[in-house]
Amino acid sequence: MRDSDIPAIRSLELFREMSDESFAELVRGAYVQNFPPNMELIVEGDPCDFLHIVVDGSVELFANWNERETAMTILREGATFILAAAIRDAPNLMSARTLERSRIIMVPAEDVRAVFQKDHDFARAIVQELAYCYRGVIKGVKGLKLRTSIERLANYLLKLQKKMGGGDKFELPIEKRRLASILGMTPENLSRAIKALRPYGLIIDGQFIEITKPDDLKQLAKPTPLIDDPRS
Amino acid sequence: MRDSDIPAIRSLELFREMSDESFAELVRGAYVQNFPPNMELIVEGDPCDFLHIVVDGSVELFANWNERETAMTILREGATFILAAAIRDAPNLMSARTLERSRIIMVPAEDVRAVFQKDHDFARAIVQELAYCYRGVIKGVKGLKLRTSIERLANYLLKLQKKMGGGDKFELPIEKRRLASILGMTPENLSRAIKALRPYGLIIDGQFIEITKPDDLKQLAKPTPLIDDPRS
DNA sequence: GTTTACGTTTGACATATATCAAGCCAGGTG
DNA sequence: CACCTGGCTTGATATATGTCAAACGTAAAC
Repeated sequence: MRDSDIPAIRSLELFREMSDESFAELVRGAYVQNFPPNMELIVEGDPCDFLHIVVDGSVELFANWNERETAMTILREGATFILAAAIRDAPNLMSARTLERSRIIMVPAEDVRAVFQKDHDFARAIVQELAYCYRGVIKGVKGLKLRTSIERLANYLLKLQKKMGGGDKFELPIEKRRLASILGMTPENLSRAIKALRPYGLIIDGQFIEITKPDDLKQLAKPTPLIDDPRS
Repeated sequence: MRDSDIPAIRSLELFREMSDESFAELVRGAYVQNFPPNMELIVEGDPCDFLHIVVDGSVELFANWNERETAMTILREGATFILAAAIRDAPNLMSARTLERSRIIMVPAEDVRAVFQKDHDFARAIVQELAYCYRGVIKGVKGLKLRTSIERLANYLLKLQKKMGGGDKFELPIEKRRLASILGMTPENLSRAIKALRPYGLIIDGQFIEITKPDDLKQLAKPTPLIDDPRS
């Protein structure tokens, strides 16, 4: 692993509080790899050998059943996966693939478990991270079960707008077919949902998004921190 | 709290490994209460003041948005909620109500956080519990996004059959309208889904369930440990 | 520059699921 | 025992969402 990668990892919430000694132990066995786009990093059902950290690029977590596939989430710089499986030494519940050229750190799950047993600050950081992830998934389920696909789209866009700085105009960071899958619909339906939001001041041309009537869109989306605030 | 309640709690995975001292500290501030059926214990959005433990009875976790409501899960003896909110000192994402007369232990969230900081065995147990819960929710999302409501019902019944000992005949432990909500459908639709499974050897009369052609049902349900095995 | 591949959009249609209204049934209550 | 309540079921209908096929556009590949 490049020395230049180390400070970035060390500054992640998960590794910030742990002792230098424990951190060194994790880094020792870890390695970094550059992957091309569309590379399968993990297959669901396989044992979890590594904790992965996205240094650069983006990774899609997805799942299959009975010839069907769905995207679970998309991860970017600083995100870790798959922590829960690594900790429990359990099979992966999701597969992972790169979406673009990505730089990934892989820490042997065994090392993670060993350091987790020894370093109590690390254990505490893992608790915070897991609780955070858990709450994220719960919010996702609430969105899926309580909202229609148009409402999910509207809320996704408002969330994205905030993340992108809050301006009227911003760009969609992922392909529409993946967004559709994340939101639990087909690409065709996403197209129609976008059209359905035109009266609410939504203009989408390719990857370019403009929200001309944010209040109207919000009135339809009814965002709530209990579903839509990633922090909290 | 009754002394007779203590051994049962102590034997839960979450509290089994911690020091006597830490356990005593948790128990000191905790109290037990008996609640009538249909009592709201927690309202979503409220700050999380207590970690709850179900000693006896059953509790439904549910969520609301925009006049709609959905059941998230149903908890029984030995289950804890809401751990993630207590640990992060964050607002509850779900509401909770008793379904029957229930006995609940309430541990002040502050005490949980304090002991969690001090007792490393407790922190480790919390990690295991959170990772377990996280994986449970992920399985739920996979079911929701990858399966039709009939498939979800079929898998629920097979899982229930296993839990009830594996015989052809067993009883539904919850009301159908709640099951419908858990599975993400309306009560009317659950009725129709049950009828749709008759050709697969499913007989349901009131709370009584009989599976006469388990192989046929399994062929439709296609259960997989990566969605349907609560352990793993 | 042309070609090709692939994601997107559109329309027509099929299916899944929700809604509404009515009737049914069982369990609890007077 | 009869009554009532609330959950369950059923049928008719509406809506949401998925499927299939074709056309379109754009960006990478030759």
